[in-house]
Amino acid sequence: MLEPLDPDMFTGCPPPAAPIRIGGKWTPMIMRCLEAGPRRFTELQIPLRGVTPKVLTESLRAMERDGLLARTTYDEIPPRVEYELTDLGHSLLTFMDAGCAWSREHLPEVLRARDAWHSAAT
Amino acid sequence: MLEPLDPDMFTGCPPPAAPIRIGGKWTPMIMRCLEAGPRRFTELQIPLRGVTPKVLTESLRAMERDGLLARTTYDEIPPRVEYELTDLGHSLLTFMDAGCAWSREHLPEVLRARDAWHSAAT
DNA sequence: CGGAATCCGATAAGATACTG
DNA sequence: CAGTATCTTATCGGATTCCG
Repeated sequence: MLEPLDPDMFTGCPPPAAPIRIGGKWTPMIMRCLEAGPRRFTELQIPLRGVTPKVLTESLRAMERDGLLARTTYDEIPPRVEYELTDLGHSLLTFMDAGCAWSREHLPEVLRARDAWHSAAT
Repeated sequence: MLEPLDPDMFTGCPPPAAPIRIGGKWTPMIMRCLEAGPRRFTELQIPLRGVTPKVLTESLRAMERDGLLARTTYDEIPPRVEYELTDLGHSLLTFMDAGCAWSREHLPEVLRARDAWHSAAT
């Protein structure tokens, strides 16, 4: 069985301060959540604190449309739906890792530049 | 002297169909324009077909604020202003190359997935 | 449980016209 | 030449409520 997702897994990385974006606001976090295996809708809502069902659905549908993940429904009661990264999704996740590496290395410099800019705007 | 920019350098890559974004809509193209050296405002407007001065200014200011490029003004008549990538900007450009590589390799698959999705939505 | 429907505010981008 | 100013539009993300 898969480990449950850490509710705080994204508390350290708020909506991208970095000038790099992959898909919408929640796409990168969703990909990270699916890294280890398939997850359910409500399971994703936990670490994605505050995401509304509407927005989560939109994000998941867009990713499904682009072939980044697969949606599987099980006809049970209560209903169960699982989302899983495709090979394409995994390849994008690998690229995303490079983006995370860039951010770890250079984001402080970006933030310093912004600070300097604001102070210059006295 | 620097070669002039090819007016058609972006005709093959319209606003990112790929689920990867760096900065705003024009940021990646601006970075590519500055790859070989400093460029002037009107020089940038050529390959960035249709960008309005307002939007181009906003994009350049945002990039300057983030430390991605440097703006240099020369007090001449007529006025001259040059934009040039910083080291930070060049590092981001390197990362962008990885994104271009991903797109070249996987974008067809994304587009196929979208087609399949649309046909499924009959 | 896994959504759908509706409404709303913020932001991004563009059109147009004018200026030091 | 290198912008600024003003206005309008489109898209995104969110709040709220309800349903099979």
